[in-house]
Amino acid sequence: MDSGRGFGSLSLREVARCAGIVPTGFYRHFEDMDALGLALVAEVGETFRETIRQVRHHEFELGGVIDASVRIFLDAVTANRSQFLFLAREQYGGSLLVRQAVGALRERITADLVADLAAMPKLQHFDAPAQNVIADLVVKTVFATLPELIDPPAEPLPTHASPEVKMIEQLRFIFIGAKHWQGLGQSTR
Amino acid sequence: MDSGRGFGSLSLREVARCAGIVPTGFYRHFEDMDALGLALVAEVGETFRETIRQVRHHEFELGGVIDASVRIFLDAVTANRSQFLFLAREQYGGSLLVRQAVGALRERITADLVADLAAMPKLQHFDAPAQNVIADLVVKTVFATLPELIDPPAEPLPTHASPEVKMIEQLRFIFIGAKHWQGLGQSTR
DNA sequence: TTATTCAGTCAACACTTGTGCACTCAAAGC
DNA sequence: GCTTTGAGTGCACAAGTGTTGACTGAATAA
Repeated sequence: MDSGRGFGSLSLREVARCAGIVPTGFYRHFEDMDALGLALVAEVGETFRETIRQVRHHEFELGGVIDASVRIFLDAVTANRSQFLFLAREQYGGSLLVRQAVGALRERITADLVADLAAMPKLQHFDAPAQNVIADLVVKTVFATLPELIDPPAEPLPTHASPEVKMIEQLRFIFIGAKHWQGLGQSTR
Repeated sequence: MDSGRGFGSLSLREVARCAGIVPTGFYRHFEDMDALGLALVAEVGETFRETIRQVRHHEFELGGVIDASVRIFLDAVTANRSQFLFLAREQYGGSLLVRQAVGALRERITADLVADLAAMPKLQHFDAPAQNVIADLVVKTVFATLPELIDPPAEPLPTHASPEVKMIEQLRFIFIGAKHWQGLGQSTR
């Protein structure tokens, strides 16, 4: 997959060859290619949630919460590049089973984030559904940024548009918006 | 692809069979499967930009700008479901060539949006790079929402979490954040 | 020591795949 | 009316595919 292929286009024989075993040996470890896919989702899901746990424990340190969180997250991504590459590529492109598994993972992460947001004093004026919408937006932003973080930078960026800086600013926009949100009656009419 | 497969896992023979012609007949129309992919990106790109043009012309009507824009966009998605299904699935999962084409399309759309944002009186206090970051966030949100709009709803949603309402609220958060943004010195520390 | 499980192998099966080549035949242009 | 083109066909090939069943040898458990 490093060379741009999707998981769904990999053949069982390719995987076996790449693992240095004979095709039939694959079945000693997984029943299916689908089973492999689910295992990979579970794996990246574990490191993802572990990363979130780290973020949660560091949130009392000095410096902006968002800045620190993004830095921890980006470190985890580069430390487990192949796992997040799989996640980025297969979140919408994978087979039905894989896609459902990724969706479930995403929902768990969103639910965790809702719990964290509910504890933030600045966001107390939201009811549960509104907090869910915010958490969904944050998770959506993070997941949608994954490909930029993983694919080679192509041409050197102008540093002020580095993934880290951009991600921080975008999350900040979201939270500033949440802080100044004034209820459903408010609109941009 | 309607049944969950990715474009990259489709064989030339499948496509030909589905089109009702013999495998070799495929070459009368496209040199490659890659060429087909690029043609599809071009197609959905055209309807995407056409939709944006519609949004731009309706922006003087009564009602919230965001509400009207989202409604027009969602109508276009359901009217051209298969095209946007391709876009949603292949934006990160496709072959290298397809992915680059989608990236280029996305950059054109972002650039157009930057031009539109620059004309909005409420966002005059941003320099060019900041406007770019906002536009990038909006486009990212729209693209990342595509799969929810296209995949079957699974279980009936609680209406207040319909894709339309959710998308409107999320875009509103972003723009409220932009309105209250006070420059790079501001942070959430 | 003996029995069992684990991870690997080999050979074979019936398919499917991409592609080259030579062919047909209706429509369009002159 | 003749010719050129566009879009389709049939045949053939070598290569790759998922999966089966029977086998081997090492590590582990009894």
